[in-house]
Amino acid sequence: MKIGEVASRAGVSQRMVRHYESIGLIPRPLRRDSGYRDYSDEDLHRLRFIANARDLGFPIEEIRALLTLWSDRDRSSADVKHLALAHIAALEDKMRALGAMQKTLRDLADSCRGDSHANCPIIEALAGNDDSG
Amino acid sequence: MKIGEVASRAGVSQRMVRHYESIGLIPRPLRRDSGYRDYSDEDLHRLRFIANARDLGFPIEEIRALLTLWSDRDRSSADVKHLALAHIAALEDKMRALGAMQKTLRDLADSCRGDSHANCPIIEALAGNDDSG
DNA sequence: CTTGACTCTGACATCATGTTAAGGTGCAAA
DNA sequence: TTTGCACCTTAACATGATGTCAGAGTCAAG
Repeated sequence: MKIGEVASRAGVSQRMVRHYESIGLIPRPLRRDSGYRDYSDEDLHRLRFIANARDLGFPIEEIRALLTLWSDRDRSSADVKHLALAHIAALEDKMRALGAMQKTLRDLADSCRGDSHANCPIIEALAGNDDSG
Repeated sequence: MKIGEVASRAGVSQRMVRHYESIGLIPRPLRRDSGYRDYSDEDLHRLRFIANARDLGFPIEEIRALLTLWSDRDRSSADVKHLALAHIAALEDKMRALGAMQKTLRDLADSCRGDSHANCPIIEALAGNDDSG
């Protein structure tokens, strides 16, 4: 199948199919006489795997590792779980960071009247005019 | 003061000081005969404002808007609060997305024994072998 | 044959930041 | 004075994942 079909069936853009090829995440497909890429069902399966991992937020290099584990019959489930747990921890770190930002800003917003007057604790906090205490 | 001092005092890298200048977030500073940039206390204050906003996760264009509001005596606190609330909502959207990923992956990891055997629900889910039901 | 949908490559843009290279400046010690 | 080090300059390339655009070639249907 051509790139448009494999891309839509895998749920990724044609741009990303070519990109994954360029960074070696998927093998270079056969080419027709026209030069068009020609994909197999196995290529499609591999792209879907990548799309699923990407949807779970795995970065490219971890997806590369997961693909290796996928095709490695000798790997243990512990190897996979280890990668997954590390990614869960990374997700939690990001959530904590965002949560801290959100809480700080929420507190500032709560203390701002948000009316027609100019006085605004949010701007003052950003400017470093520490009003605490 | 020179760029090294203003940068360390504002808590940003020299690289970012030059970058903020190049995108018009801070004014072009005076230059010494040597060509060195020469910053005022006001420049430092502005950089600190930017650093604070950045620490709260505001993207550059929102920081640009906040800087405008900061120097606008006629703006209402409602204008500032509106921007802050929009950013809080954006942060919450990101947290929700990360939380969904984390939950999915957590469930998969919980169902994976993580031992020396090859069988692994995590890899199977990524490969699209739907085990639900 | 024309038209339109598809494909090709290559390049530029995003966002915030780091790094590196090659060179100029300035100050202090030898 | 010369040497040396810390600092500054610009410019360019890199990240990660993706979009978009331009200019050209392919193909199938009308």
